Amino acid sequence: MSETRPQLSEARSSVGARRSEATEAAVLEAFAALLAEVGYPAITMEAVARRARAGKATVYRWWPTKAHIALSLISKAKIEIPAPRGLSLREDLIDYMTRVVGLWRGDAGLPVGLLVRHCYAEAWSDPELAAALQAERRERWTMLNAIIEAAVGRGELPPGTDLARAKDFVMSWPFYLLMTDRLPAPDEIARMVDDTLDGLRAGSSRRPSPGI
Amino acid sequence: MSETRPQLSEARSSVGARRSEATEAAVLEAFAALLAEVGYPAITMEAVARRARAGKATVYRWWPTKAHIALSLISKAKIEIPAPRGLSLREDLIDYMTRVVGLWRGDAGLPVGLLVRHCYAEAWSDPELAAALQAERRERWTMLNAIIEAAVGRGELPPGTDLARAKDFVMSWPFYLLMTDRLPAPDEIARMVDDTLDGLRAGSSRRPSPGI
Amino acid sequence: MSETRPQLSEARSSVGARRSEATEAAVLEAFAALLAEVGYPAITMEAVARRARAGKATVYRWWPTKAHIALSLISKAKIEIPAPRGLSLREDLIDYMTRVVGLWRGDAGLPVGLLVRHCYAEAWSDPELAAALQAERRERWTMLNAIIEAAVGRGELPPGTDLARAKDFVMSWPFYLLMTDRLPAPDEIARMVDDTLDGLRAGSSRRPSPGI
Amino acid sequence: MSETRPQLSEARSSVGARRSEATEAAVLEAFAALLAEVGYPAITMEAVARRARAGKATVYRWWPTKAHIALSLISKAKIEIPAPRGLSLREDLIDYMTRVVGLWRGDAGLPVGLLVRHCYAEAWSDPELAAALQAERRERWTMLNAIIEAAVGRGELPPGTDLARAKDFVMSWPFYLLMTDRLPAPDEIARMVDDTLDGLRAGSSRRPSPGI
DNA sequence: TGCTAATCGAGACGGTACGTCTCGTCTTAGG
DNA sequence: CCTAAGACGAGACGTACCGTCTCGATTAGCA
Repeated sequence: MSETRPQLSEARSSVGARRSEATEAAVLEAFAALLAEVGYPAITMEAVARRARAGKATVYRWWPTKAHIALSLISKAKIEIPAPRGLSLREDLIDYMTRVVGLWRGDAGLPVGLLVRHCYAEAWSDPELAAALQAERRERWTMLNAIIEAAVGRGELPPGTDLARAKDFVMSWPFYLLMTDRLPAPDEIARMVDDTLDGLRAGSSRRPSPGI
Repeated sequence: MSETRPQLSEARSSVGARRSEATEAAVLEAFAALLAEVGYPAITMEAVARRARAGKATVYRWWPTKAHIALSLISKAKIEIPAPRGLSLREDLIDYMTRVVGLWRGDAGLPVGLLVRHCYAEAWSDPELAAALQAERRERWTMLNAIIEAAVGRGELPPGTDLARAKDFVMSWPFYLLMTDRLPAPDEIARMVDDTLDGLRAGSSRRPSPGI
Repeated sequence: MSETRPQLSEARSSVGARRSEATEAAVLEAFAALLAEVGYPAITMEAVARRARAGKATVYRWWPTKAHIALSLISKAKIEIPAPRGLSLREDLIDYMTRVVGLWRGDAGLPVGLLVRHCYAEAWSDPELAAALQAERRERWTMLNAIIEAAVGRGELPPGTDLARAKDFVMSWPFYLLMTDRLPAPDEIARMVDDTLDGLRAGSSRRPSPGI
Repeated sequence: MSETRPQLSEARSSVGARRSEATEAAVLEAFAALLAEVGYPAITMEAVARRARAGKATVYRWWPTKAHIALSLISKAKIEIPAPRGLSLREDLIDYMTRVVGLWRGDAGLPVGLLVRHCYAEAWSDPELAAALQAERRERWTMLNAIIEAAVGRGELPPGTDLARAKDFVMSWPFYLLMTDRLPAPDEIARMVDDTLDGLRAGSSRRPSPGI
């Protein structure tokens, strides 16, 4: 993960050449391009290095695994999700989900959902990757936290609301839809949020789900 | 001269040897053994064939991909889940979830959840595999259908309950927990079901979730 | 070799179906066709059986090796070389060499020289094949024997001429040209024979050769 | 972003690792060992790589075919044949043939004749290999050239002797004996040369041969 | 006419080599 | 010291062929 790699602009005591930022960018770019062209499973470190005109040893030095390159891309993509506007719970959630689902679908030019799906699979047997994903989730939930706490503050949710449960509840459905390849289109986001809110507030079985 | 040989283009009647069931069993066994020993990503078709004492061509003849072998194992494991006992919705769901989660955890000797997780990841780029997984889900939901319809019949759920939404709702949380590596222990199943039921019936935010 | 295979018209004590001559012909035909299409090294027993619409077991039953099929073809081709006309030594040899070189070049529809070359190579490590080739040489030399003995009878060669050496001498050059891919065209045969005759007459009655 | 990185299409100056001479030697050694143990046809690229503890890709990088490895061995063996001593034609030829036949028989530790036989067979369908063999012949004939020209200079052969024909003539017999598995023993070399000389002297200055 | 072998086609099987590819490491030379 | 290039040992990939083995269907002499 990028957290464990030396800071790019950090003061260094050792002599010698510095890490090439141009190379790092070229590698990420090459990975994204290959992702679009051949799909995640067909991406190889070899091809990434070739495409980026980088030496294989250079790639391996900074990213031990292709999942780590994927995580670098996910991290880079994440920071482009702006904070919620603080409106009603429903509107904040629609805003938030629209952005998250859009990010997953690839609206930012990168199908982040695809990367997430593969990273979750590989994380099963790679504890370091699993920890990175948990951190990623925690970060995402920080923003959800703000949304839900604001809703509690506005009285839209009862004061004793369990934040952890609420966040799980809100995310479990989109995540399930992501994994089963049924991510909602932009005009279906509101319905997905409403379904979620039903359950979150005092849920019922009133409206139909997207179905399988 | 071959023109003088009889019936060259006639419909053939001879058939050749049949598929060996012993070999099929050996391959599935070998896959399960390797899964336990080296983990899913490290399994290779080569090693499966070697371990099963089967020819590589034989393995490829019947399973084009290691994910397909995993699916064969999942299917074989599925049929060991018995039908619900038809008690209350809560108890039926606890029964059902206990078995599903147990199956996923590997109580049947095979960590089916692990296989499911990897199959979902690979299905992203393999439509045939995706279809097989959808069929698998549909089959699992058949049993959920019975449970929910029985609950509607008993008046535990309103008559107009949308079955598809209810099933999605019930499965999304366990699935999410599976993917995020937080499958509940046997004594936590009841709580997970209660959380689900809250949302399913007219849910509120009464009880805390397992948390991250 | 065909000599080791059961005689087709031999008296049989057991009952049952007989060897299919149509199949034998189809196999030889398929081999010849593949020889022309893909070249000797690329011929496989599998392809021969497929092409002949014969079962692999049937092919293996009668020809243990593809070199044995080649030998069957060589033997079939050989019998079409007629006996010499008994003219002068020079003319008999030109006649004979024209036919042999023509046979090798493929004038009979089958590039026998190509088969011979490969059989000689494989015979290095297959004693049975080597014996068959020696028999094939001996048969060819029987005809040469007649030519040379007639020449001795007509006084064209001295009475004490060593037949074995003479035959070796006559065949070594065309064979060398075959192996080095320089088989003479029809109008160059006479010159080749003349070159041979110079040496044959000069050294003919001197010393016995190593023999066959 | 890669556009901003310097000198992408410029002529490269860095070079990468060089070919490993140790590996080349190990491969040739492994091939020779396998030749002695299992025979030429049973040698596989796989086994050569395994035996040489080399990667298969490394072997294929430098030798596209096992015949090419054989040629490397032949070439390495060739350079150990010393120049003729310039005595009489007969003695020079006996010297030369003794060495050539000895080389073929394997006196240098490697049965070169066996390799030659198989290379000639495979060269039928591999033009590149055929060219390499022709080059090998031409090199061998350079030495024969010297022997024959010296004989012409000493008056042992007529001044107009056709060198190409003479060389063909001298080599055709030993070659034939090699191919028919009757390579002469050391004490039979003189007789073989004498037989050859009979023809060589009689027909020497008559007509040009087909040439190499 | 029915029985009994032998032979046939087809093709699945356990093996194994093919030639290619990627892995992750190491070497080389330039900056 | 970092970099691009690329050779290296290792070994999996998916295909093809090896030679053996069932499978039924077919064929022909013997009962």
